[in-house]
Amino acid sequence: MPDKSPSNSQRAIHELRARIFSGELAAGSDHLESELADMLQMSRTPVREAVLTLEGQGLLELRPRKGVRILPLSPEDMSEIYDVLTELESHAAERAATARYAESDLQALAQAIADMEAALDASDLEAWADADTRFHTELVRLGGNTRIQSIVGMMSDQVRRARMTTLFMRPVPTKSNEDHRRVYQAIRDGDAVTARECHRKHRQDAKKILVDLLAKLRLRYL
Amino acid sequence: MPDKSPSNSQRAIHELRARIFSGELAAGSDHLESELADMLQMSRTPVREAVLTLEGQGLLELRPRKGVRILPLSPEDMSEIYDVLTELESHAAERAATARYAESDLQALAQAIADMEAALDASDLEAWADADTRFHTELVRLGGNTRIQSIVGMMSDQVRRARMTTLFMRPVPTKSNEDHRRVYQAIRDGDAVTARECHRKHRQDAKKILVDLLAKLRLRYL
DNA sequence: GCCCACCTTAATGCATGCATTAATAAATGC
DNA sequence: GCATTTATTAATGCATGCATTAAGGTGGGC
Repeated sequence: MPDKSPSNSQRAIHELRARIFSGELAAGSDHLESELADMLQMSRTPVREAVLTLEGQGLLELRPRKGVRILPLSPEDMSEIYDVLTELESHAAERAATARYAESDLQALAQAIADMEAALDASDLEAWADADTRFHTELVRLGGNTRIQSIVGMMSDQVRRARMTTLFMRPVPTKSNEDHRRVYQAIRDGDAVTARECHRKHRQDAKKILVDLLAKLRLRYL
Repeated sequence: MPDKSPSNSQRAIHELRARIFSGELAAGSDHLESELADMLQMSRTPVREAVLTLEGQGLLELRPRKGVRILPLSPEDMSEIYDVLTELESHAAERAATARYAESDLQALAQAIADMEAALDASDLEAWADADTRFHTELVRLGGNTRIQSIVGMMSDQVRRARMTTLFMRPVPTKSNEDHRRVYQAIRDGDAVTARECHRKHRQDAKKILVDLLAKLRLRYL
């Protein structure tokens, strides 16, 4: 038997995450435990456990008697999250450079960059976003700090919806690709300071673009 | 009726945290859910919920069939955590400086510094550690990023035991106080770069002292 | 007409019990 | 004696049911 069934509790976590990301569970909406339990065809117990876990991940909020609220993201939230990402990812970039990886270890990073460029040429923003995510994930992995990996993962999850919604409203991320390449080179060359500072600036730019966009569109919640 | 009883689940969280910090639940030890339930005089359900939450905070680990394991800290863990604290706290320091707080808003910070100095004069390390914690907490609060506050809180919790054990093995933290004062002044003067860099160096030094100490003592787990 | 107390409703927090299944011990074959 | 299978044990994952209690509605007092 190939796949042993995961526990209902695990399934609940994954299903709920997926539905939050897809927007099926809309930001700001409230849901009773029993409603979610019906939806997932299981009892309230594993749902409660999943909800507890996801609350810890910052994706939703338990409001006793009012139901589970899917957390919306304000521009301030976005700003906070991008600041965390900026600091932790640039640290990871610095460490990745210090580690003097062999070029073969940077394969995944290079591939992500290549994919992003190809996606831009093909004007495929979805593919670009996917490759961009891979780049950042891989960068953080190369940084070697498991706590940073998990924090960055959590923060990225929190902005995931907003990222997708704004993807098509943003200017084409040409500059982004140059940034990535510079960071890659610095890491390959073992230039920790450049890797750190380049990535830092890259993330700060990304934050500014996003925050300005939200301001211009008067988007208060996503 | 003054205090409405908190839920058992909340109580379980607090009790377990307290017992983990105190060492009553020793690092590396395993405990059955039923054992914890007996200990806290409640059923397994709220204990399970608490355990799920604390797992999310990185204080323990659920190992199905093997019990709940109180996570020990390796020197590598300490190193990871201090790196996260370094990055996020120095960002907070930078922001606190940028915010141009009135001197009255920096009262708590100044008080913490004064308390640390008094504690050092009185050779009261416990009091020093307490004031040091207050300084860092307040600094992060002034930074104004709620996510950084909660992440720093989690990371600080994770090193809490180790911090206490090593407190009396470390050289007297005289230099620390100078650092704190410099950071305070930079914040008061609105010098964001200095605030950031000073605090950064401060944390890096703290990390080095701790990691070196652990290496010297050949401590593998705390 | 407004405010407060009471009541109704139903969502949650939690205890309980059971089926499942991993871990260990026992037993069998080689 | 060792390896492999089988049996035993017991911890967990989960469903269920109930007591509690908050939220909102209702009615009465002023």
